[in-house]
Amino acid sequence: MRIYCIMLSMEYLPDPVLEVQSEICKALSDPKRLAILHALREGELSVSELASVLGCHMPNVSQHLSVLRTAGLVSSRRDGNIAHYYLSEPKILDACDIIFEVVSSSHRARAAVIEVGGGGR
Amino acid sequence: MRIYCIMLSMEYLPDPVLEVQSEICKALSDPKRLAILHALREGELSVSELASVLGCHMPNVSQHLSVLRTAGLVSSRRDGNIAHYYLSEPKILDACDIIFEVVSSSHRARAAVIEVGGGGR
DNA sequence: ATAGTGATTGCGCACATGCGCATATACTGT
DNA sequence: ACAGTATATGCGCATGTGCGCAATCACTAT
Repeated sequence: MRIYCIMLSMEYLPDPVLEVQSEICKALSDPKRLAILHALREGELSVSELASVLGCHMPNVSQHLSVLRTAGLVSSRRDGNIAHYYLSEPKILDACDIIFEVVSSSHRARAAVIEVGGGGR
Repeated sequence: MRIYCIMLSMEYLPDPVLEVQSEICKALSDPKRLAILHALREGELSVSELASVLGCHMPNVSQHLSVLRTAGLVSSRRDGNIAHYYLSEPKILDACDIIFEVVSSSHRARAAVIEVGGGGR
């Protein structure tokens, strides 16, 4: 005889899933990492290209890429001594877009979208 | 004469938006907070109800709710000395659903969904 | 081989985060 | 007023995170 356990409590989603889900959100919870994902939306980029886009040092970018790779959001393809990174889960950007909508629709927008000067880097 | 600055770099999204966006993701980057949001999906709940759902102490829940409230994801309505919390941005759960899809569609699922025994609390 | 470039890794520091615990606040009922 | 319940807040500790810096690895080209 086999017992199948059906979740009847309000915590119907088991913890391990939320655990993994929170890992992904943790990977998304940094402005630079979000910028990396948005930059990769257009296509693959090398680490140094990403570094110049983000305006920070390469080791720093590499660490952020490592976080994203561990979360399974990006992958890399080596061509010579250049590592080309690309989105392994493009769908995740849909989630980012929704969050962006929430940000811009709520009062939190704070005229952040329209910034003349000082915004580019 | 007025100068309108159009972002031509690949970092077309200015930093402040990514900053706010990352704050929201940071609020989502904890299993308990995700569980709170999922529990509130059905309707509003008090802090003690959430505490029993999550199986942790009330001050802990209160702190997590404070994080979610600061991120603008939940709001509270006081009725007597009971605080009823509810989702102030239900749309954010759509983002969570997408992340859930990414989790379950990828190899990371790890049979986490089907867990007989030991999953309930 | 040797120098040079792209990328990764390890280290240390400042800072943030989650938690348990104790305490404080707010409201209810006797 | 006073005990009791429901939340919130402050404190301290263990742990995690982002960053700069230096060193290392991987590959290329002279």
